Amino acid sequence: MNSIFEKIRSQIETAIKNAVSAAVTKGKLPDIELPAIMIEKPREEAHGDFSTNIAMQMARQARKAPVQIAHIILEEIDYRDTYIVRAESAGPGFINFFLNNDWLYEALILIDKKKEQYGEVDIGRGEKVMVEFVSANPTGPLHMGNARGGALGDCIAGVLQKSGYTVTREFYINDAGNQIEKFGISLEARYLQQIHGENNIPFPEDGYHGEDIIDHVKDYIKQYGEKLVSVSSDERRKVLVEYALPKNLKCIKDGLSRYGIEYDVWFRESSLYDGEIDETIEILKQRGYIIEKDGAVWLNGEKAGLEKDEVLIRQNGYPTYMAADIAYHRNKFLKRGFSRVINLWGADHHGHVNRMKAAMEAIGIPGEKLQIVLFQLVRLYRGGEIERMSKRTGRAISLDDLLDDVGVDAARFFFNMKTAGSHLDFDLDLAIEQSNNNPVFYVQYAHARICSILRKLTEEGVTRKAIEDIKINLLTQPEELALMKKLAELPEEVAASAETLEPSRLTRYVIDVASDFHSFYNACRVKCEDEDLLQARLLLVDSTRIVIKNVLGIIGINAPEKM
RNA sequence: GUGCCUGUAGCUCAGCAGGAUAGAGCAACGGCCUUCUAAGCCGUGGGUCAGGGGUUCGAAUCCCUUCAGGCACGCCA
Repeated sequence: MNSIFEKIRSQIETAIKNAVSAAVTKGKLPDIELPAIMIEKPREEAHGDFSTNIAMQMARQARKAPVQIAHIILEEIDYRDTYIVRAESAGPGFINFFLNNDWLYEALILIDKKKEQYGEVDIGRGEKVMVEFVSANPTGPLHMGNARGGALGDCIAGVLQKSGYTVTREFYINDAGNQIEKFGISLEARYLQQIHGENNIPFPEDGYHGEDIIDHVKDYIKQYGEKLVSVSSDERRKVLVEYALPKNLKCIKDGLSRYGIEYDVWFRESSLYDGEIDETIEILKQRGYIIEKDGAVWLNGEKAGLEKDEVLIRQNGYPTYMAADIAYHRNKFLKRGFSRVINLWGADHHGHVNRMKAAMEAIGIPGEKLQIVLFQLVRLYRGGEIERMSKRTGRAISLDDLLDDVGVDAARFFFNMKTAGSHLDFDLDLAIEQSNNNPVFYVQYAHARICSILRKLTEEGVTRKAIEDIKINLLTQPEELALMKKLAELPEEVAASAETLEPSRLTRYVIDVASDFHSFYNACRVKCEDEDLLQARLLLVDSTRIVIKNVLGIIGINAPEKM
């Protein structure tokens, strides 16, 4: 049993089931199939620690008023040997349960026992899951979209790991196909412009206009001179791409590494061109999903359940991005045996979601095994104004610029504060503000404060006793109870984050923990006269420290011991 | 035009396998430091859950519709 909550839920569930069947035996209730018992935490304290709406759910089938059913259940309910001390019906038919504090004390014991493993759950049972994220084109620097996708993807992966999944973090390198072609053309044009003058060489309309392309060719010329003028265009592009691509890739790797992201696999799109794309097309053909028209190879949209047909192999014989992507996902599922694949995409790719799911079905893989987390793009604010360009370089703000400005902790924290689907306004001023306005500092401060208390007590020669010797039940103040209750929630917060693929709820959770701690800190002194109480509070703050540290670890930010 | 996403307090956002009086932070206002870090705490005010229908004992949550904003509809990725 990982979570005290599981234990409580199962106690309540059992009590209700037994009560219902007792009532049925006595003829008080008709023998109907019991709906799934939902147990929730009421918002209002007066409504108990836990409540269930089972009486209301049974009402229709049982042909009795909810309140009446609730009363019948309460007549029969037996909660000896549980945490429950009182149960009562309320409102339209809720049954509210009031617990004694033992479960909170047990939560502290559990935290003390599991330490840095506290919060881990095993809903994944080792299932092999891949999280593919960022996968930025290696044709330029990382931008804000990549920054958000990176923070989200890394945290989703982290949360899944803590939930018992075997997780692989993967970056898909788009080092083939059209965009590399365009990259080459762009580099070539800039190269020739450097040598023959900007006005004498046209720059292609659909090329990459970024300054970084010019930087690359300048660097190249500095190092190798103008010898590419005399070779063929094909050769020129090839050499320039081979020069610039690894540099870009290194930039991406370094940037992400600085951001705290380490991948297990860097997968090259080009590796699919050795046959896997052809194999994939062949399978689609055998399964009857291919049509040929206008000199190209198409995925049959009607058969696949899509609005229109999609080109897979162009007239010129080159596969499209989609063809490569289908082959890539076939590789993930069939060649490497992932049973679930999670991709993080910017919202501008949402049109691709159904296409890919349909394509998976077409090659015989259930579409729901591919999960796409779409995230909305980011707007940066500074001084209340939208910020588009870096003041320093005059270019679009890159991940590196962001990290220079606000640091890794603030960036990762902010990107994980809101759900992926929400538009995100990133306030650059707030992120570097050292005040209670800034939630990153608020949480880190709570951790540092605890460490300071522990440090001070250690200096004064106070050491914590073994857990068995601590009278935890001295913790009875409202602020102590609220804090313990919050700490007890971690395992199920982790599980819920994993199930919904929304790590942002953990970020909000840890803000709550910090808040409950600060309230406790103001209401209760750890260093107090009563030796036993001191020991109990020492355990409580140390447990709080562990919880904050564990969550910050998942989000991937520091838990400073001093501030 | 078609499809997808979003719309909740002044601002930024939670809540949305239907449940009790819709929450938090910030901003505003008023308090709290001779005691473990005031980067903190306590309190007050603030809402037509975009509008309108419908389903239900019960709707911010589900369905329909209108409006507003964003995005996608390429032999781009």
